[in-house]
Amino acid sequence: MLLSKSCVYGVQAAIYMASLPRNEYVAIQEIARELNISFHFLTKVLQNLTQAGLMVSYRGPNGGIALARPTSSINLADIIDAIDGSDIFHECLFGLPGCGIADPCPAHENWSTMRARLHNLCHMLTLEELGKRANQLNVRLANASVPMKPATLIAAITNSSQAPIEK
Amino acid sequence: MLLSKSCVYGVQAAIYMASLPRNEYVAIQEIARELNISFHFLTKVLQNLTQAGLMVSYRGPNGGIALARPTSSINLADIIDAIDGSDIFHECLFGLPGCGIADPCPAHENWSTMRARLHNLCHMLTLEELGKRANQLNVRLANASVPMKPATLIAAITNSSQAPIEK
DNA sequence: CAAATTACAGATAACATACTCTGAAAAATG
DNA sequence: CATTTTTCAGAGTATGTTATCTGTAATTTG
Ligand code: SF4
Ligand code: SF4
Repeated sequence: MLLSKSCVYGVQAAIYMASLPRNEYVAIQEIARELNISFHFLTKVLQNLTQAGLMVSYRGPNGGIALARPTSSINLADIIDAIDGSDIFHECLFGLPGCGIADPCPAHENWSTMRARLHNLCHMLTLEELGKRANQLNVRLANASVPMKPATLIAAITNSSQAPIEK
Repeated sequence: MLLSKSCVYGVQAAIYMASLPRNEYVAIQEIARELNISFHFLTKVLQNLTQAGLMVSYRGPNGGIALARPTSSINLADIIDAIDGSDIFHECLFGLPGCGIADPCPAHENWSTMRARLHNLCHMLTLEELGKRANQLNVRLANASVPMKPATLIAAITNSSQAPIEK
């Protein structure tokens, strides 16, 4: 698979958060439940994102994690970078170290354009856009057994008692 | 990584064989040495290719493996299919089971075109083309410590005592 | 037929990834 | 200040991939 499982979880969680009407602290427990991901494992994954400065966390009741920047300024590549590293965008089909035009493999020409296209795509896809799409009908975010955001979302909207968003 | 290590080895070996002037039995030992791959491991990998009908093998002295079809009728996708399976071409960025337009994830539109492009590319790249390119100057096939085909190739050209190519 | 050379088969070990569990530390709430 | 809720930190487990090793079957050569 192109992305590691950890990375997929991180991306799904990020899109889930971006799909919410407002940027507020969400408990990892809720995300894990909603996306059908192991809670403890997701915790570890998301720590990468907070350490990378993409998210901020807040402990205690009503705490959780929130996006550190507006959804329009976080893209797919940012998240992949933080979890899997940027190797995917630079390494080659054959995984040879020290690739380059000076010493190319037989597939270099084709692959390098492919790779660049992928990098472009992941840079273009912002959380804003992905979050919007996730809110559309018949769009699913994960292999969830439960349909996307039932009462949870409404609760989040009406619930005004939130921890301060600025660290 | 997109391809497993096994798959990379298989592709490298196939290109190496395609780069030879004639389609003749080559000892796996030679390929492993030339491409800097563990012999026993490469053996296992190449068994996938013979079982898939892409290569034929012959035991005993002067035996080895050879391409089962002309280089022009074997492409990258064939080899990837035989070793890693065709999942890469059909599975998605998020690895969700049962993907489709009816129940898409937020990245479907972008990713499905990306994926199709990749599949196309791997279908277009025949061993004939890849072998040709491998023979060009400054092109390398693997992370080899030894420069590509020194005396080995000349020996293969001049050596006329070969096992019968038809099984 | 004996010896050498090769692919084939299967067991085992080393390593990485994916996942689980336990116990802390921080913050709110009453 | 005790209790609850949350993230944080790290050990431990399970599973799969990668690599190694040992032996066997097929084939040629002399
Ligand atoms: S030459 Fe290009 S395609 Fe080949 S391994 Fe290097 S970067 Fe990748
Ligand atoms: S909807 Fe498309 S991109 Fe998303 S998981 Fe399915 S096939 Fe992949």
